Amino acid sequence: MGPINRREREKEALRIQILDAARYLFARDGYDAVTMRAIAERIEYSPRTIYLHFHDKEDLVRELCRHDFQAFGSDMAKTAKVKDPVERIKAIGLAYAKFGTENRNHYRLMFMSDSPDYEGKGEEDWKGNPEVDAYAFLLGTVQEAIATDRLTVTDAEMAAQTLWAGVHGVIALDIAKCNDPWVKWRPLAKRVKTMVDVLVDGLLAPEKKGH
Amino acid sequence: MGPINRREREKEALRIQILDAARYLFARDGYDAVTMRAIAERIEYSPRTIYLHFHDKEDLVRELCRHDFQAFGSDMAKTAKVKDPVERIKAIGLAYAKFGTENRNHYRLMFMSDSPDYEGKGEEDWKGNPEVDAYAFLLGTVQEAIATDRLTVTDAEMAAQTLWAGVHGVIALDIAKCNDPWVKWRPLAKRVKTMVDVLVDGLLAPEKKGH
DNA sequence: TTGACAAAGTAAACAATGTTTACAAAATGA
DNA sequence: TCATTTTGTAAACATTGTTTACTTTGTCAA
Repeated sequence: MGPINRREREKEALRIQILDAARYLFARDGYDAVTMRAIAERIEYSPRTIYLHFHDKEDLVRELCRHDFQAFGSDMAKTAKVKDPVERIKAIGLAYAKFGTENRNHYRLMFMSDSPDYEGKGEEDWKGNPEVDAYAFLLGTVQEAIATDRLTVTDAEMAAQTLWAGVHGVIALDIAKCNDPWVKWRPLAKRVKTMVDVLVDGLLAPEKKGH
Repeated sequence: MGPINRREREKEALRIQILDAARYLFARDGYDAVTMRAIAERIEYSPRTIYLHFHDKEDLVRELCRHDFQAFGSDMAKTAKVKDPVERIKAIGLAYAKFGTENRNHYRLMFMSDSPDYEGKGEEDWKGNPEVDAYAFLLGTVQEAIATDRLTVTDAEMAAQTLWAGVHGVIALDIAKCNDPWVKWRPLAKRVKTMVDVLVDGLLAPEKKGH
């Protein structure tokens, strides 16, 4: 336990200070409000110091979100305890929406902004990414449901993508449009529940022919 | 037809030149790529000149999109020719998705970015906005469908918001995530069609009880 | 103890952005 | 012809992310 350890601890502490300041600004005011100078001011260091701990702003924000991403993945995974695959699909949808509702700015960054460029990156770069795991988990659940002959849609990827898109639509639209005055918005929680129920009913329903 | 008219025409021509340059950059590279300097360079004027025609960048982009917004509204309205309200709901969904697909950057601005602040603005400020009209049109169609006893959901606003959110989800997710490599994306058109069918089936289906 | 060295930090600058100020040129019309 | 209005520009300002060049500070071997 020499001074090197102390310095390492101090360095780690400052890193956490930076992240805390950034998190505060990010959660309160969104991505654009997180200026390097604003963070620096909050922690009373010069802007340059941040760059000793993070390569650039994107790096910082990615780090900032990692914790909440983990929470996202673990929220999704918790629904595994629901045995019936159709009910589990609903549970996943609700858990997904809950995350989006409670982490609006994170959600915006994860699912409403351009993805980082995966061009030329191998699997190792996104394996273990909770986003990936969550999709894989949903996909597996849909496959289970199909295996029990409960869905009329037999393309599991298609069904999973439809479920994802539907719930995403509710959250994303709320984030972008909740202040539009010409729509009599129903409560968000009800919209989520309706979406999940309608989608699952639609996937379960005997196919309507002749359209 | 004195010189005043000529000057007015010249001014209008330059305004259009600015819009054309901006439209080109916007459609090709998105909002952030439309820098005032880039536009100025394209039309070979100084940046300041743009401000003689538009109050600021937001004003310019709003003007830039107005034409395509009209197209949006008219695309939606065209589906009025479909007589059966349930079929019309589907037609609206497809037309909506078509617009989003063919005007990705416009769509992003309209539905995936923060709305302009309507705080304190009265109806006159958003009446005639195609967005508003389109929602009202969808809502009316849903009400028709409910009136013919075809839907199990009897809250028209709720049904309309669910339909909107579902199709929005497909488009928005595609815009933000189409390059994610871990999802075997089905073709966009098929995802749209599946979403519309599943939603309508779900809204038509006899309600599943006991969930 | 001291002096070299590495780590941590800063001030100032750079480049890009939207926007404005202060000025010049040009067209208009009395 | 000449004052006025319109149209335009160059240069600057303020804000961003980021970097360069420098200073300070702590560590530790000689």
